[in-house]
Amino acid sequence: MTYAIAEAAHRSGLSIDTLRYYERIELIDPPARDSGGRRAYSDDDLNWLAFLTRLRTTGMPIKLMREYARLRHQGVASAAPRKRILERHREDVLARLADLRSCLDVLDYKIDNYERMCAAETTELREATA
Amino acid sequence: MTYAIAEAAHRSGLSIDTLRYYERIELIDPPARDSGGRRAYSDDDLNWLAFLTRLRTTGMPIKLMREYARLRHQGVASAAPRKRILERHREDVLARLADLRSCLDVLDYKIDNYERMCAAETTELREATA
DNA sequence: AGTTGACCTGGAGTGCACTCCAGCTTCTAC
DNA sequence: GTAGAAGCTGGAGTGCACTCCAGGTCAACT
Repeated sequence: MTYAIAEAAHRSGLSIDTLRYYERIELIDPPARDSGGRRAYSDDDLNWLAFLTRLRTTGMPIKLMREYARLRHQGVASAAPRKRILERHREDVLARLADLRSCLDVLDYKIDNYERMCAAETTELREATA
Repeated sequence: MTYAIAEAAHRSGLSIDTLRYYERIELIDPPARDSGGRRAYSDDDLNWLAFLTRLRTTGMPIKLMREYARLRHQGVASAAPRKRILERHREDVLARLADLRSCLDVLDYKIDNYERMCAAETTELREATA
């Protein structure tokens, strides 16, 4: 099964331009081409894209993704360094999760304050117009 | 208590340049100045900076922070719209937390795979050299 | 009085991750 | 056989959030 670029974009959640951009910067391998010279993405291509978008979602910079992609080409021999990249990245993600959660607490606290402020105001208003 | 810009930078975790930048774009009010025309940040200034950095950590774009800062100047009257901004942002943060967690699962899965790959390789090596 | 270091201003430059564009080709449908 | 949609290329442009710089001021120490 192969997919035209529009379909690949749709399935990966990336834009057509971004797919071509990722190819240019060697984040993905040039996909096969159909008889008319158009890109024909394979399921493997899409799987790799899906993984890349996860890395992106977790905030991995493109440079590091490229490094990872480069290692992938070396096959099994590069399993160890690839693992190291993912492990380090995992730590980053965990740290960010913790940060996010603690900021969320502050946000909740603030919202709660506004809640009370608005409630107080409403009460005042009711009393004033009573 | 007031703080020179270097101290304010240190305490807020922002760079000196970023502090001046935030002032230029009206994210923070111009702090007081000492006799020599140098910025003298107050505790209030630092508290506001601390909150801004939380918003930043949670990925709020500067534009929205500016909007929030603008509303703040209108005092109590703007409590409701400010609350709305924080509530919407809270939803964003929750969504990102969920995304991050699900991506983390994929990451864990991949790392686990590499774990097995490396273990298998080691075993092979041991067998080959035995 | 002179040197050093922190700070000042306005403006230019940077890095990242796309995003858009002009001008061209190729398939599909009528 | 022609119109329109989808895709192609190389290169330029965008938005965001800083970051850096030149050239100057000010205060404190020696």
